[in-house]
Amino acid sequence: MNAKNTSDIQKSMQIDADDEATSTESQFDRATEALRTLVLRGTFPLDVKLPEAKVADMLGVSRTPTRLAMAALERDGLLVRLPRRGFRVRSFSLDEVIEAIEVRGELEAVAVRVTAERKLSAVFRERMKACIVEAEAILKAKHFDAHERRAWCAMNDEFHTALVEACGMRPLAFAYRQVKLVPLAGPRDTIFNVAEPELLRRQLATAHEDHGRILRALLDGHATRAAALVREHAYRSGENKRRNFPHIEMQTMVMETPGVALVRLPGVEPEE
Amino acid sequence: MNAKNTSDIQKSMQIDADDEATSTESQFDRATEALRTLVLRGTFPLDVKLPEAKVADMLGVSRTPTRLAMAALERDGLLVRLPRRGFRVRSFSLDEVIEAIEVRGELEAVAVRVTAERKLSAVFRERMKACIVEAEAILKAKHFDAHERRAWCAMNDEFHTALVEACGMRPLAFAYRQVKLVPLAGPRDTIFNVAEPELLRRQLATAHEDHGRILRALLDGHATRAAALVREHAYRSGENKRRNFPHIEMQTMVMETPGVALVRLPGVEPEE
DNA sequence: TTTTGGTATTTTGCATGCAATATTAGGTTG
DNA sequence: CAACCTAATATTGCATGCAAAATACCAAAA
Repeated sequence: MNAKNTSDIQKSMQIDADDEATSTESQFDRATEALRTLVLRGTFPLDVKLPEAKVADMLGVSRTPTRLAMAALERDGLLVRLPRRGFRVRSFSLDEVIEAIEVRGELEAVAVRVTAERKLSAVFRERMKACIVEAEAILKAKHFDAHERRAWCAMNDEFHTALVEACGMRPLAFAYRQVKLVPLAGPRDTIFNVAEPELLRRQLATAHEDHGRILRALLDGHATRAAALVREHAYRSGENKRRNFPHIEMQTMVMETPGVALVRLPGVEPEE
Repeated sequence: MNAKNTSDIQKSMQIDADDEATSTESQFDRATEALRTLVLRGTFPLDVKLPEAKVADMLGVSRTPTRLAMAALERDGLLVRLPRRGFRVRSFSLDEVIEAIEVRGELEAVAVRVTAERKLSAVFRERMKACIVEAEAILKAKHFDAHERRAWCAMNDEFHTALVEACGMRPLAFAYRQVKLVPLAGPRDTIFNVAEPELLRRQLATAHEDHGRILRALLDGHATRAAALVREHAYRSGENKRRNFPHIEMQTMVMETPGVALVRLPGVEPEE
């Protein structure tokens, strides 16, 4: 049964990402990521109890690593623990998502201010430049198909991650990672409003311009300007999220943008 | 054995704080907090492997809740997981502590800006006023003995917590809680430089004044000023930490200010 | 029909045993 | 005496069994 379990999980992991160097990974690690993916994709009903035996079964591991995984996701804020009754999946309001993006922007702003006041190291400069080049390539495409969308998300995440890591403040990076755990709040969670192609293109183009300006401000050592640009960039991102979120074609987007499934439509409140 | 275990843990918990309403608490909860206390007090050597059987024995529970607790503390950043070799206690540089305080200050600054732009609710206004009254009482004392120090830490934590909670942004409060987990970085972790009484009094008096000014700026709706005051308050706190940290009389302070034991003296690096 | 009480079933939380891996000790050889 | 290999030991990670608590079920009474 052990063999079967392992293959089950590995299969489910292969669906979404990297399965390299699994030798150091424990069942717990795999179970955590597998469960995270399931939760973010909306596999479970929101705000109702999530029986741990069912999850263990689904993941194909025993209850021990499952419990570990659920505890981990609780600390990520995705699950809520009910004292003696297990866990439930937490839902998020769109407002909360946007607040998270605002906080994320503030942290990024601190990072760029600090970086600009010192000096941007060559490594990070190159990482960010590469992102900008990549973005230009993506924007040249006629349509934003799944491939382009995926590339954009990866590029955006990389740019913002570099932005934060460049300042070298461990506690800042730590907090940043936490804030990104709110569904849809990370730079990877772009919502592509395919219903309005010209709006979509404008949004992406603006973001691309922002990136360029931010990098230049960094290189010029304009700390305050860079911070302001980053704040505005985040604000725009929040606006876009509010605008684009209701227009999602669920079927496509739920698979493509993990976390969409956890966000309630405006006005809808959780029962309890 | 079960009865013995429980009493062991409860005893160790009683040392430091509240043991009310334990009925909903699990072994895991108690184990986590007990272990956190042990770690922060420097019970274990830094940066070397921490065998889980030893810990389980110490906490008086079996390895299952111990493992849960260690995983929890890993996510708090206090422990580091070595792939197939368990956990080790992480040490922190003083610089990292100060960076964490800076980030904390930035988050508080966002909170007060948002709060001031809206309006400070009566509940929080009263909470903060109460802190200020309390601080005045403490500052009247001739000496800052254990009792006063304890009261000051509680007051300070309460004030800063109220500051952040007042803005009502869940993701912000979440990030804030994370940053506070860095040893010595929280508002509760004041270091009292008893070797220099007049310096100590000046530091506390200044902090008290800061609090008053911050509250007034909030009430007046001066968002930018309030944010600036909070930033400066945090900066001062970092400065004080750097100044006071080397002067600690370890024996007293390690017990009184949890986390001191995890911070390396400037210049000392972890082996590995 | 709704409420109450009591029982059966499910589920959680924990301790433990076992297999796989890592660590240490001891001994052998260059 | 150091380097290396091998055997013994300790430790981790996981599955599982069991007791306690929570939940569901159902019947009887208001």
